[in-house]
Amino acid sequence: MEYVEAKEKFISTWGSLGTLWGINKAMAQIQALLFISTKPLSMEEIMEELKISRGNTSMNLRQLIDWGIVTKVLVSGERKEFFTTEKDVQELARIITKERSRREIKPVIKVLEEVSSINDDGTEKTKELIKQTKALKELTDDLDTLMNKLVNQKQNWLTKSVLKLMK
Amino acid sequence: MEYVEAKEKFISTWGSLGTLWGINKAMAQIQALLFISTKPLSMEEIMEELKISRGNTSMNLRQLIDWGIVTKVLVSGERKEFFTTEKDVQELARIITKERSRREIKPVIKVLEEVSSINDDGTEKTKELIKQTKALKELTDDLDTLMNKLVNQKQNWLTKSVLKLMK
DNA sequence: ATAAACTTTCAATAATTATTGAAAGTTTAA
DNA sequence: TTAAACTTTCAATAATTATTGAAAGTTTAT
Repeated sequence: MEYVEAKEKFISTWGSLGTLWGINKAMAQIQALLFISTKPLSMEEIMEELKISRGNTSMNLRQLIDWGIVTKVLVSGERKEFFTTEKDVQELARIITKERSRREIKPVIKVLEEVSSINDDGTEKTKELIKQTKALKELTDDLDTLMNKLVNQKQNWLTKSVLKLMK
Repeated sequence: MEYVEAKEKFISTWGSLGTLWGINKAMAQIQALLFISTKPLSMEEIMEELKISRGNTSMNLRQLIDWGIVTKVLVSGERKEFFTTEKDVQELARIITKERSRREIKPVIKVLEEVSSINDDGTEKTKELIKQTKALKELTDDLDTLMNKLVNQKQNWLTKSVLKLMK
């Protein structure tokens, strides 16, 4: 396998992984492309490489910027905008974990709290609903806390944590 | 909020969460319904409660069984089949983590390995592709290992792990 | 062996989600 | 100011994914 094939394989794999995880294909592919690029790319270059429209590129770049994964960079002497992604995988994992927690996990915890704190009318089904949603709430909360803890230990948090847990 | 409202809120929240994570709505809702049910349910009852068709119920139950989250149970004196889901949240998390690792993470690691081990022709872009996909491969591998470690510590692994990491 | 009770399959259709492209909007240089 | 260079917006359309329902398949009781 040589460069072009490897590059395409990486971009398309990353794209379908995104789809599987509720991130849209174009968004994941743009990030993948920037991730292996040696320099910031313009919208034109991204469109060209991925064969997607200007509108699509613009919208998905905006989302990536919203997530804090991609940033605009100014290239001196150039009028148009250029984009790069965070290149450090640990930092990338940090950003994604935090954003997912904020956008997805926290709201679910809130609903689980509401549901699990309804009035106990003494019936079996109400007791079961309360018990199970409470258990789910606690698990979700613990996992969220764990992930945030992991991710907030700077430098090599992952390796350190793995080692810690292996003891 | 009383029982029926709370139940519906739980089921629909769980359903949309599923969608967000690449699991389809009906599948997530069936699991949610079984999760708070005090007894195994028949296909008829599931269809009725969630207002979905027989075909849809059948297909999604099969998928849940494939995942190992739902099991058929025989109710004596009854001809039709009944279904329950794993009721213990920690066990549920174990099953889901293992299956996601097997179905999603491992195949990605394989691709990243292939891509990162292409021949280094000395060009900057090849070096970058190798470097970045290797870093991603290592991160993914570490995360996968960590999750599997976490999940394989029986009893209260999560709480224990959180406490360990807080030190 | 037959028929009733039940489940699965799958082509057709509906619902959802992503993508395009051209018009409108913005910024910069002269 | 104006016009060229660029980006954003969004209605229309395409692509994908989920759902239905009826026919085919299976199991069990008699």
